[in-house]
Amino acid sequence: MSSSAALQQHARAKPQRVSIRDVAERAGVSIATVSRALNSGVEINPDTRAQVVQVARDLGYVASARGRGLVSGRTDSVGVIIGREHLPVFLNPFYGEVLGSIELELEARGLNLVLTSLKRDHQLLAFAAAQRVDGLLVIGHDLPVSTLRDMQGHLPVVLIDRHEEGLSAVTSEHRTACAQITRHLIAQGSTRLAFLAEDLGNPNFQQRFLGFQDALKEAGLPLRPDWVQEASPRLGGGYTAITRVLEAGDGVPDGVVGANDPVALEAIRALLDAGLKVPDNVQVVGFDGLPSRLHLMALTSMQIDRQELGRRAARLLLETPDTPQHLELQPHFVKGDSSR
Amino acid sequence: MSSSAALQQHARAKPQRVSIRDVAERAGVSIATVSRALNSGVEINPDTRAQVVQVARDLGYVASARGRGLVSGRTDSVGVIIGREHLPVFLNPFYGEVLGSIELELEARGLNLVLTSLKRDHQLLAFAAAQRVDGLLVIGHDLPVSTLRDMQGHLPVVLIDRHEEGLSAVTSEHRTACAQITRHLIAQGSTRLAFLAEDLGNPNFQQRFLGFQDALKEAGLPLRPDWVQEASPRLGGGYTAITRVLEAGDGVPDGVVGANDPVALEAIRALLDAGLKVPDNVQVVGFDGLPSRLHLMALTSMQIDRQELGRRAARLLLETPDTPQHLELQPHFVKGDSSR
DNA sequence: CTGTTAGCGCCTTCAC
DNA sequence: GTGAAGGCGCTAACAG
Repeated sequence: MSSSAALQQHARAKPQRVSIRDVAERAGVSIATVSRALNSGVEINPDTRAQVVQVARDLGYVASARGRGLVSGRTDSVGVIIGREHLPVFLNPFYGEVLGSIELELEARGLNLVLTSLKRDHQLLAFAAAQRVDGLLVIGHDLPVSTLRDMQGHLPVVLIDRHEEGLSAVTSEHRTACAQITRHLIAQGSTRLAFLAEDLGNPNFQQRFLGFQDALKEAGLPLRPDWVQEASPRLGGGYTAITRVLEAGDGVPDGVVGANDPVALEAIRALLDAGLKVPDNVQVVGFDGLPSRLHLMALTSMQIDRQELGRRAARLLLETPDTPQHLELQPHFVKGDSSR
Repeated sequence: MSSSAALQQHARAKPQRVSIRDVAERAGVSIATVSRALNSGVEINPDTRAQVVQVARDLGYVASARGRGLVSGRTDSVGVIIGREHLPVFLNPFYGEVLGSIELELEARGLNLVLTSLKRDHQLLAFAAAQRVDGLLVIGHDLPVSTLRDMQGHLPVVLIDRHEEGLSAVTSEHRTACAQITRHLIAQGSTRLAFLAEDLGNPNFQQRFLGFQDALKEAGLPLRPDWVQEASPRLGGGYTAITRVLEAGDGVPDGVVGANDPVALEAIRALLDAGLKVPDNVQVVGFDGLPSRLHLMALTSMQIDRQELGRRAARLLLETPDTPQHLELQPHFVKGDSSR
């Protein structure tokens, strides 16, 4: 921490902030009156109030969040934790949009947003225990349940995109949604289907995979083990994953389900590079429904309302912090140019 | 604020947090000793310390950030303000990456990140005055200089991607960089050049436009007014902008400079839709150098080191909060598939 | 080395 | 309707 010493010194060195005492003195009243006048709770002589308000404005007085927090027991801020698995967080706009809608909800209530994505378990615990925030929104899967529960011992917690017993959560439905989009591929003539997921250990992706299998089964189509590929970034993502499918020796699939949009887009790039046409030779679909303005092509996908995800989570946290609830949102089908 | 009443109640209703007094009592020492033992500053009997540390651990004690902040005068957190012009902030990964590198710097020093992008001027002032953070990092251009200066009266401020007299800033060089990439187009045979920018009023884009003109002038090429188009999202972005160029009646450009990558990519989409080939018929370049994995094509662009932008800004804030400094980073040329 | 005491800035009883 | 006083949780200065 030595290198932030300068900033800390600065804080001390700053010319005295104007405190409630300064206002009181200048207005010729007690600090209690200033507090009352400004926080407009109790009844108070309108003239006195006007006077105090005026002086406060002149002096540029704003109550210290620290002092106020100490007595109120609140911080007026909410923490948002984004799992490290999503780093760099903002390369996938998914969580960025969730974050944006959360901020909207908080700001509307005068609450501040404390963002963190790098803390380890014990740091998160300390963060929660130090009461830096009044509540916590947790996005992503890489925290142990035990840590989540421990944190909930300190303050209200709402999970986003993940569900655990006894904790509030807002999630999307994955299984039937993925079955739905797989059926679309099948209805449009695909019979040789591949499935790619960033991480097959992720419960959400597992659900999507189950949905994929449901649709295959319904249609009496085979599940080819070689055509289920992990597309983690460290393995080269969707590009390498689909390349492995092509090289598996089973021929070329005519339908690809990417467990999320980035993977599907990377796969499309690889297919095009391999001289195939999308969607003519191979149809490809994704999952998430990211905005496609800049993308390779408009993807057929299951769109998740990311705004709603953040909004509902924030409201759960703010309005019913003590009642564990689970909301599940249903994604909806969006037809793009990557399928017929 | 009525709707966040629940969360606030919750905070009060929680079972008593364990305070320094609890630890002191249980350990049979005074609260001062607990403080000393835990903050490991002064000399203290190792046994006493061990004992206190043990009790603190048993009780799950973590010093309240509020109480500590009140006496230290610090908050151990830094605010990051992202201009509203960039909303939805995270659809352009540019600022997301800056934010990521800022978080890295802060986290390494045990500082928290308070994010805000929706506050209006007076709310920002109040935020700064309430001393919710020890310093401020400001990304973007839509705040009046006066507001910035007022905020600096309360705490150290560092601007990112913008420079104002008397305030610390980390920016990128735009003019010669844009001239450089325009020269590239010209060197590769383009003579009929168009320029598209999200917002021609933005000083950074203006500098890029100047660089574009510098390069034209050097090469003795004309600047066609109709081929300089605003590509703001509300006007339909780069897609509509280049469409207006095509419809201007001056024929088809053979080179397009987008003032940032998204605009260039949108333009490429429109050009392809119009039956043109990129880069064969028209070369297109962008500016920013965003990761292109999912994009329409790998863009030739001037890459800005976004990590460095955030990192340097954070360090300026943390290490020399009282010395206004201006750092300018030089973007570097990256060849993609959108130019020859 | 450790305990006592005095605030940090504010809100909130409790008197007046 | 307003002032005085206490205390939120903690650190730091001062005794011992």
